[in-house]
Amino acid sequence: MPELPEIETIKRGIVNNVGSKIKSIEVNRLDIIKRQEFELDLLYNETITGVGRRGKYLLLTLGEYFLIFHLGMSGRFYILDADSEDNTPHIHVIIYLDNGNKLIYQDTRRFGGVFLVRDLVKFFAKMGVEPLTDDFTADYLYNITRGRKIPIKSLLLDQRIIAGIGNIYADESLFLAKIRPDKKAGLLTLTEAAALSVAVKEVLTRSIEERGTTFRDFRDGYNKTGNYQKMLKVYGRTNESCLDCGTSLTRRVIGGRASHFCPDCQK
DNA sequence: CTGGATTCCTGCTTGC
DNA sequence: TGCAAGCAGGAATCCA
Repeated sequence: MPELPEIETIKRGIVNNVGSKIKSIEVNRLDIIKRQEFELDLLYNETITGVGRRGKYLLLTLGEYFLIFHLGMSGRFYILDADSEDNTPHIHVIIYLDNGNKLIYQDTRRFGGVFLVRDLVKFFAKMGVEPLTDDFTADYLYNITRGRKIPIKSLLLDQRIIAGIGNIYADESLFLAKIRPDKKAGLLTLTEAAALSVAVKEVLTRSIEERGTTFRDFRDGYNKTGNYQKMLKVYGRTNESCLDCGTSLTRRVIGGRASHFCPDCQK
């Protein structure tokens, strides 16, 4: 499940293609384009002026145009030599560059999509704060949780509030902050909100350092796995021992999502 | 407005 | 052994 650290890892892996021009774009499935504010042909011969990330979205900037990718839960985005053969199933978009590379967008389950955007501000208008910026503070988290009855985990996953956290990092952050995922958001104290905001930053930062988590599907820009799965303390460790206290870890569906936590450490 | 359920999709895992 | 059912989940959408 590509979340913020995985998209950031991909972004860093493809940044060396900035400055090259798009020769052509091959779209194998039209319905993978979820939004189209301009014709794809307009990008031919345009230069990639930047690569970026907002939440879980990967951005290619081409002057005034933006080519945006969301990887859903099984999507991949990687670089190959333009003339190399790639028979991977479910390749939906191939971007041929004038530097001899091609960029591949592949997504088995097609929960992701491609967005051809001109009005970037409007496109991201409803997106929440970036958790690794100074906008994401204890006060912000505390204030936004007031009066909310949903589980704190559901709130962490709400992209309109915080951008980029998915199921894995929500569970890991809550464990680090010693807060149960099913605790009502409105019941968090300021101290807990502070611990959680710090924990989110810590977990995401460490994962980026480890080039993301490969639970099953994730690959970086060079189709290599990440390493953070080795550091996971609760996610996917149902019935294994808590690394802090030894108690058997619990798995429970919260807000429709499989959730993992320590029933002793997390209050 | 809030919160919960539903839907999309494919492939791996589970159980009979 | 083989096959069908179960499960996974980001985010839009719908409904109460």
